Amino acid sequence: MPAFRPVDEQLTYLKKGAAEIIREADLRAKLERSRTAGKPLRVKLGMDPTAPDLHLGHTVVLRKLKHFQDLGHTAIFLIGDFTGMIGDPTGRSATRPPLTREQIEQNAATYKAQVFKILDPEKTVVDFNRRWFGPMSADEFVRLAAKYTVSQLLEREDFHKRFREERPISVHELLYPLVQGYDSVALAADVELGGTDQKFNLLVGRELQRAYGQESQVVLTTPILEGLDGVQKMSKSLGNAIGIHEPPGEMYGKIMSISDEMMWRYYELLTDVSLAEMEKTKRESHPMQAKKDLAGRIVADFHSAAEAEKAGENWARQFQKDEVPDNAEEVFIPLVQVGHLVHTSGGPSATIRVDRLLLRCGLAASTTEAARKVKQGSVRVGDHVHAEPYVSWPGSPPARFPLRVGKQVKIPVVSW
RNA sequence: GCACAGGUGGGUGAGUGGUUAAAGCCAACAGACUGUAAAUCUGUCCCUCCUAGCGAGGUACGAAGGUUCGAAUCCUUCCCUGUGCACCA
Repeated sequence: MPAFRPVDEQLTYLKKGAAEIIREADLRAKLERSRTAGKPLRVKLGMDPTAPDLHLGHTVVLRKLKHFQDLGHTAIFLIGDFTGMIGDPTGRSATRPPLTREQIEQNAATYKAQVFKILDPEKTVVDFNRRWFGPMSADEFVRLAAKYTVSQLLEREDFHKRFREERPISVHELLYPLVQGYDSVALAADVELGGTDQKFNLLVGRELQRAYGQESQVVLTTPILEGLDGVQKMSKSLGNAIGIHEPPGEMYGKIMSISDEMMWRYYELLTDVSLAEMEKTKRESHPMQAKKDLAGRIVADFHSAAEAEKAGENWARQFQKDEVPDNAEEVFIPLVQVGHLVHTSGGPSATIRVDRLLLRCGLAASTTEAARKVKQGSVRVGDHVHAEPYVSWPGSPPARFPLRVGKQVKIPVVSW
């Protein structure tokens, strides 16, 4: 039987990075009861297997689930394999095309792997809502639908708006919140987590539990994380996301590029550092050191402490000392693609076009853009700014040297 | 279905026959400054080629045709978006 920490302590830990708790008094009561009975709370987090790749924004709520897990409660990760076929209408002004069975199964598999970078796989209960919706009979489903009214559903902003504007709302979309809410009934959830955009659906769970004679779950919402620009929500399609599969160096560098202001937001939502510790860091550390620590922590979470340290060293070498990091990517290119061989009195010498080289190394999107960068003097070959269109390599093949545009470094290896 | 208003480069949005690859703003990229960043200032921001130049060529203003020496700008058809009306007996 696990020994639970004092309720106030638990609450402090859980409240960090939470947007809203409905209702906090209920949560306290549940925690107290669980502690005296020695019985963990059942904490549910549901995710639709829609996007196969998670980014740090998705991990905010996962981390909150982990916090419950840290405190000895039961973390239930629910994969909405049934709900995925409906398509969550949240934030959508138009009907979302439902996923196929195959897509859902594929995504569900990758989800599990990614989610366990944060959650403890030993202690996490993974469930699928097809388990209860699959065998559910039609009349049972109709009885579920009878527990809620159309006008209750239409209170939801996006439905309301679409209804008012006479745009289509398919009946199955209307059903979505009911289905999600019923999951809480089926799991007898004590607490359900979700982003602030999920608030409506989460609240439906409370109502349905009551309708089915259960005690209502506590709803805990987490904020939507801003992306690298610090303004818009983190999203892959906006190009401001940090994916949890990104290599350590990329991840570290992206975190270092956020503003000092955003850094504290990331501390709050992406680490387990307590608010008290954060305040101390804020007062006592140089912002840059604090940001390095943040980047190190996050990289360590998704890779390892050793890789985090290495990423930190390479980052410092590349961005602070302006040196070539030892993990700079090598790009192998045959000479015919970027230049040609010239015969001089001193022997053969390779003449390489810098613009083509930049393009092939991924340092420019087109040769035109590459040529502009050369003219602007932002291209460095070795340690020197190189503003000529060609670079010659008098030595023997392969031609190998660091090529830089701004802070980016690649090592082309041209052979013939 | 009818009527009106629109569809311009990553976004917004000027331009209504001729120095227009197309203003301004935002984003993005690079340079300076710095503590990685932010802020600020400067430059760049369709593609291809080379002799690398205020160079040459090619694409581009929803799509396809047409008028004209010349069109993003005028005409025709089509597609799409918004608004109003009608339909929904």
